[in-house]
Amino acid sequence: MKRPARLPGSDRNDKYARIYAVVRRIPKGRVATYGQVASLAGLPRQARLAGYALHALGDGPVPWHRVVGAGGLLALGRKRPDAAVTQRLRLEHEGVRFDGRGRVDMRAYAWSGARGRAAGR
DNA sequence: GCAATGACGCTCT
DNA sequence: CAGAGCGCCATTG
Repeated sequence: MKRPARLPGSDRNDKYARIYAVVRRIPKGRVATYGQVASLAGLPRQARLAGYALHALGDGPVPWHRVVGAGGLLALGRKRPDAAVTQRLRLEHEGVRFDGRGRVDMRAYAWSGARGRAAGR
């Protein structure tokens, strides 16, 4: 499919919905980066939008805590340190280990985005 | 319609 | 390895 450039009807709702859909597909115990989610959502180069959507999401059925910044670094710590703590707690609760600097071990938890098969190698 | 900001990403120092 | 700066597109005022 060519990925409809612009779907009539909804605008941002549909765009955000895609991001939410991608985040929701992230398996437990795994994490994805904003760029990864944005790309899978059909918005390449728009990592900021992915985060923007998640921020607007606030509370919902979307495990936003599974979305981290590039390199496994918590992007929230930049301007929302309080939320970063919550995210870290939730990830640890799912079995994700953080290294001594509050970074996620992407080598082990980086989600490929592929369905079914995990990244592993 | 224009300007500023933003849960980011990558490169350079 | 760590820190800082610039660029990307979209949303909001």
